[in-house]
Amino acid sequence: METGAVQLDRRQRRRQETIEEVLDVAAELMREQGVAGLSIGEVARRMGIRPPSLYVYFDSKNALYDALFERGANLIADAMQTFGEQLDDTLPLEDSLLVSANAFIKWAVEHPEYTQLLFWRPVPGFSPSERAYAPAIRLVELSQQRLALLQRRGLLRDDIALEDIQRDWTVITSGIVSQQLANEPGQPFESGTFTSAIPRVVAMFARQYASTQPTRRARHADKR
Amino acid sequence: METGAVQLDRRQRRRQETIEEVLDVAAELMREQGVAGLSIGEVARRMGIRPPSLYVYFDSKNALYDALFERGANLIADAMQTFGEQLDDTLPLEDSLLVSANAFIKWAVEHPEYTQLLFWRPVPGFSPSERAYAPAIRLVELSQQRLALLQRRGLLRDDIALEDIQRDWTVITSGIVSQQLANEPGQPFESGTFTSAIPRVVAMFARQYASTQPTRRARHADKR
DNA sequence: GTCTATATGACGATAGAC
DNA sequence: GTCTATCGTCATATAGAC
Repeated sequence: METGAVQLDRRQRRRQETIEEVLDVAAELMREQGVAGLSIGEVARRMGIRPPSLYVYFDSKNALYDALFERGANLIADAMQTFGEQLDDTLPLEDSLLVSANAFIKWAVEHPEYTQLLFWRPVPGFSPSERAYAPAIRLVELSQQRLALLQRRGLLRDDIALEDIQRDWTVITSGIVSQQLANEPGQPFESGTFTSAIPRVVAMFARQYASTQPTRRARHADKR
Repeated sequence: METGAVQLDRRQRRRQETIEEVLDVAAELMREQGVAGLSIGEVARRMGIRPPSLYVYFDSKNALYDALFERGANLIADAMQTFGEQLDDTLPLEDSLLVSANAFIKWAVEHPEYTQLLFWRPVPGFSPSERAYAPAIRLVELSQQRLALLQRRGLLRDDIALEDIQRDWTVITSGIVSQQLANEPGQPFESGTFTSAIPRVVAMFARQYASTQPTRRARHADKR
């Protein structure tokens, strides 16, 4: 019994390691060839095995895309969560928005293989499963919570629905990402034409949605 | 001689008609299956011919993508040029920007097959040729000319480089398009979650880049 | 349980007959 | 200009060795 359980653990661990290696190689391939350029045969070739062996770990190519989608969503959600926890909660509005935008866009531009899979629709016939989509929802909620906090601190206007503010924030950040990746692929975050526009665009957003109310210290919420 | 020339004309016209039919069917396929779902075999099947016959008109699948890129860029550039010529040149800044944004985004959302090919990078290994790219440059210049006109009319700030203003304008419009197409594909322009944000986002842009100088002649609005 | 060997059918592409 | 025949590669499926 004991031995059986240990062997099962070992086997499962070994299996999980192989799965991670497949995902590593697949992500590398998507980075080199573009998301739609992923090929089961090439993954197997680089791993030194035969293509059919991959079907032990993934039922289909779309199942592999699904696992990559889930992994990418978890990676960026984790990155943004860690970033949020380290964030100085006393920063003024524009500074706070600027560091958030920089963190998200930098990750997105430096991981184009996941960004394209997560935020564009490059693979015909592939839709993420509910399971794979869950961490993507977590990412949206994280962004919402950060904006809600700014609203509670009295820095963001509260006469406009948080939902609308978040939508505009998403439009701006994803607009920079998509322009940068489509027009200057491979260009580093620090020197991109569109990533360089982040401060200007964030200033525009901050100016529009900054609270016009004088900020009282430790303000909770009071409508005019 | 005369007969030869006439026959050549007729042959060339016939050839051009076939090419247009191939492009029509290919665009239809990209709309149904996604840009990367285009298949030479399926195009031939729908045209009632054999796949190798298509190679008379296009050297490769990427040559077909190239012709589709050129066609799409010409379609949207023509649409925006016609729109610009009909535009009322006395409109105030925000109105002028709003109708421009609506025209561009409406076209983009209603032609996702061309938009994806033109503004994303969904096809591994495909880059548009110089010839195919030329009308895309014309589109950028059109947008630049419209913003320059607004600047000359004294409506847009002239203390910021036109280039930077245009970059931010591109980020905003393409951000709406990419979010709308990626998150709600198939949703009509009129009822999209992100297309509905156009007035708010354009207002944000107009507020940031409106000239602070009082306009001398035929002034429409005055600040605070 | 995990792999190899092998097969199927679709794809893009080419050569050559008519 | 269109066809048939054919090639190599792809995703995918199954049979069976260890």
